[in-house]
Amino acid sequence: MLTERQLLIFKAIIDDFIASAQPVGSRTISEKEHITVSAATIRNVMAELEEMGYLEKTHTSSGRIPSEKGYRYYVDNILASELDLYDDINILKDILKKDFYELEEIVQMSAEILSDLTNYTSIILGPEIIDTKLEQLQIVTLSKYTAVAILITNTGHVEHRSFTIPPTVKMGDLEKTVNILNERLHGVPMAKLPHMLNEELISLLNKYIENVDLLLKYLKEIFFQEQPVKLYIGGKSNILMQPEFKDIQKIHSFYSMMENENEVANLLLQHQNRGIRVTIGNENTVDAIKDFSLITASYDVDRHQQGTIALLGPTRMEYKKVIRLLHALATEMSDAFSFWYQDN
Amino acid sequence: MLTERQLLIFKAIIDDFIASAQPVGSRTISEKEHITVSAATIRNVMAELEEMGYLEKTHTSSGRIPSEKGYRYYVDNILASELDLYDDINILKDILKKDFYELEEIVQMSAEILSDLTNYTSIILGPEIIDTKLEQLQIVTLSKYTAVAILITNTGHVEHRSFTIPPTVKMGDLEKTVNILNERLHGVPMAKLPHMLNEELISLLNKYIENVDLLLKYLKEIFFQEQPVKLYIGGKSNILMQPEFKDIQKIHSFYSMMENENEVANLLLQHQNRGIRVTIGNENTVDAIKDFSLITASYDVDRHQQGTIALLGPTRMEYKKVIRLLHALATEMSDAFSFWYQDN
DNA sequence: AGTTAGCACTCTATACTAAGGAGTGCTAAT
DNA sequence: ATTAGCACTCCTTAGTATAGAGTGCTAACT
Repeated sequence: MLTERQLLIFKAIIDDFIASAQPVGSRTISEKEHITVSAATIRNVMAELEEMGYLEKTHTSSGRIPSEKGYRYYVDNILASELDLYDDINILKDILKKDFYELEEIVQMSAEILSDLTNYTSIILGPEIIDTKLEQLQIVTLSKYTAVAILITNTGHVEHRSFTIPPTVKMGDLEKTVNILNERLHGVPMAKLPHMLNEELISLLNKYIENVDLLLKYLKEIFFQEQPVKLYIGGKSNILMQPEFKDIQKIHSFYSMMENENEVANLLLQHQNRGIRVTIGNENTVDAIKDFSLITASYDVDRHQQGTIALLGPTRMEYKKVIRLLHALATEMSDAFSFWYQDN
Repeated sequence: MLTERQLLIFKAIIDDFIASAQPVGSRTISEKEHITVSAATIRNVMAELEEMGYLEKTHTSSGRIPSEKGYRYYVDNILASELDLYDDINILKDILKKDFYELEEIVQMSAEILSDLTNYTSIILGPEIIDTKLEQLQIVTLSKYTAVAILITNTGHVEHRSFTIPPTVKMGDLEKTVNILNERLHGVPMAKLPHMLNEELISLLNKYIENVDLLLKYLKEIFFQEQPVKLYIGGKSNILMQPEFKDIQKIHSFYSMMENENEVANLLLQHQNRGIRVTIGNENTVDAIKDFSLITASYDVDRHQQGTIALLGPTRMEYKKVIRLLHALATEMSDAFSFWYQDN
């Protein structure tokens, strides 16, 4: 447990380093208005804090910088009590209030706002579609050889895919197939569709339609391939403005990672459904961001859908501001979405 | 006009510098197998080439590097005669042969292949939709309050948008509106839709439907907002592997530019419909890429649709390889698309 | 007994110098 | 016309000196 004075000085050091990115000396701290003790006293306190593992030196006679343990303590014990999460943040409210935007668009926009407001890199994982159901299936023919298949879910999500019509399939068969499928599959959870198609519907379709196999093969390829997770990233270049990232090697590995959507998505999925989480430096499992801190927050779409928003920045991060912001945004997003899904 | 020997040495210098990114000395060149003259002779030739503006020195006693004028000469006068554009490149063929991919997917994939094959950054501008027509308009209601509107064009492009149903609009009105619109607007060029809606159809719709204004307002907002240009970028982080880009400042301005889709799109649009174009260093109008070379090639979808593919790399670029590759890809893409649109 | 001033000490950052090497341009010999 | 030889230029690297920021410790002060 830290004494009052240790706490005061520790906070002053963290704040200064977050702002300046430079090791903080005893002199600097002693000159702050709310600090009354002398530099020598501060040096003693600093030595104590270092002993406890909350501070580090870059070399024997340098100023101090917070260690990862220090940030962890700061986030867990100091911030927690200071944060009033039910605060202002009106910009977000205004933006999310428009009512005819589509889910994806709100998410996209939020990512950009978030990175603009913080100068860190924002990542938003679109809601995982856990319990959506098929609303309607359509095939629109465009010419003798081409058609576009459209799938609509009860959440308003639309998937579409152009394809070439196999020459053995007759026009009428397309319509019949779609009619039968809609009749039987309306309201069926997306996850069950492949099974339904493969097992129960094949024989039924065969009764009415010739060459159903080829057509089904196409439909399956079209709809039931792995759905990519929707990922929105904002302000990737913001990290280049942080003075600690001037090593091309590190920048390269950061950008390489960010180009790999799966890896980024997995990073966030680890924190799905766990409120606000702060992961500092080496606590991150991915090498490319072991010099970064990652703050994640989950938002709800309805009981069954959840997404994650996150900010990625230096370990020297404005934790207080960022946590407040993420909390506010997650809340707003949950609110904005709840309307959409209130009676599905 | 260059003499035979000047040409031989100039080519050797270009090739060496493209490979090494280091100033090239007379010694290095004289040691190459196909060069028989001595280093001293090469020094004389180098002085001549520098006099003509094709080479530069980084300092008085350094080796030579090609100037931008040098690259320009190389591309215009040397490469042109050496390129056999109707070459191999089978990887592309295989990938583009699958027949049920959608246009956008082919484009996306091409961008990735391109950057992988070259280690430069690839940019592809999706085909500009110049002459597409409305195929079908649909509104699918999801609940009492929400619906999704879907627009399908004759090219297989699908736009969709969820919206909230204005409380004053009756369910039946939605259907009637869609029916009337489909009847009247099928086959109408997309560009004419706003005009048609505003002028000719308002009175017709008013006859049948109450509160048509509000509904139309929504539909217009949904469909006729500026269509974003589709842009696909691959291998952004590749530029970090080039030794000449180690200045954080430049990297930052590069990445900032790449995050601005409009700016990137404009860059490519300048070269729309102009075959293969090479823009070297300061020839680029955009400051952020004045240290880069940009190679663009246009591909055709049909008589009315055209897109652009491009590669962005250091002025020290493997021009020969890149030009061949872009040409081959543009040709393959044109071929792959022609089928889709053969009878629209 | 806690706090602070003073001071020796450490380490970094910066500027300066020296040596080595790659490469040029010129001259004279082939 | 070509090339060997050589003086000269400039970059790079390593080494050295200096100023400055900051620490830890000791002794004096409240």
